[in-house]
Amino acid sequence: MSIKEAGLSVTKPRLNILNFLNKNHGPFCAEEIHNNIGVDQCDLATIYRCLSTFELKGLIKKCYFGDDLVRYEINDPEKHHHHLICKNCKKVENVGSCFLKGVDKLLSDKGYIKIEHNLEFFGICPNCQH
Amino acid sequence: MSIKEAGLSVTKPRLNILNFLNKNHGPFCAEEIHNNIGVDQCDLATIYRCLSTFELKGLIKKCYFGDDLVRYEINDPEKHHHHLICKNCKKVENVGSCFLKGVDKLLSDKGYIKIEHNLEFFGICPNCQH
DNA sequence: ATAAAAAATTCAAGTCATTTGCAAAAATAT
DNA sequence: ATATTTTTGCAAATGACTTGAATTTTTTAT
Repeated sequence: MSIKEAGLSVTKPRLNILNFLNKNHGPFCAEEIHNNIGVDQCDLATIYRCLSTFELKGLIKKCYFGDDLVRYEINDPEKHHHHLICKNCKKVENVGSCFLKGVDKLLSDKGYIKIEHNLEFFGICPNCQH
Repeated sequence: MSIKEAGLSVTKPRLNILNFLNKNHGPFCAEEIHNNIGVDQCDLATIYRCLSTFELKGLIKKCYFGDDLVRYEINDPEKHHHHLICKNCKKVENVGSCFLKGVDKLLSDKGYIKIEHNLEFFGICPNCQH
């Protein structure tokens, strides 16, 4: 989906941000995006505002890696995947959804050790469906 | 594991916190714990410090629900489970690990709708294993 | 195109969960 | 008990993120 298709005004900061996310792998936090597109290109507050707006429109999605940073990546439902993050160097690898048959085996095959995962489900419970 | 077994000094705030977590279901954030054991019982900073220490010692574990709060619950490896959080009322239900065969079905059987999950893996990658 | 209207950006100040420095108090070791 | 170590309380700091309001840019209407 493009910025215009999302019903948003097309601005330089927005083009820069989407462009950066489209070309680079791994979810990024606001500051990383800011640094990468150039801190002189726009204010950090603009990055935050653009990211919220993009997420609201479904252009990008949030990722939580268990630290105090919110990260974002392009939202492509066709390419659903999970993440494998090194606890040490924070490197991010994508993991396909085939993991359901033997999660830890798959990951240890990749050479990782001390594998953990964080899995939380979200939904609307019966009481809240009106 | 007890506070003493973890090699820590036994103090009132620590006993209060562990006691609260042992008796109540659902991960709790620092402020919830503080309110529940009584704000006059100790400083909020003490709660934060105790929780970090407990986690380091493996007495409790962190949970991330995708907001900006860190929650904790007793770490009992025998009772490994995941969480199902209502997006609306934030109610937390435990989900056993049987979910691997048909995640969404299981959850919709419980009457939930708009089910999503957040799954991230953590490990030490080959490069970081020395 | 051009002007008016709408939306986005900037900058500064404000939040809010969490952290930290340091002196005082409590717990543990001797 | 007394010394040593650890923990706590309080206040101040941090750091990611948000927000208010004036200005600039983009869009819409002419």
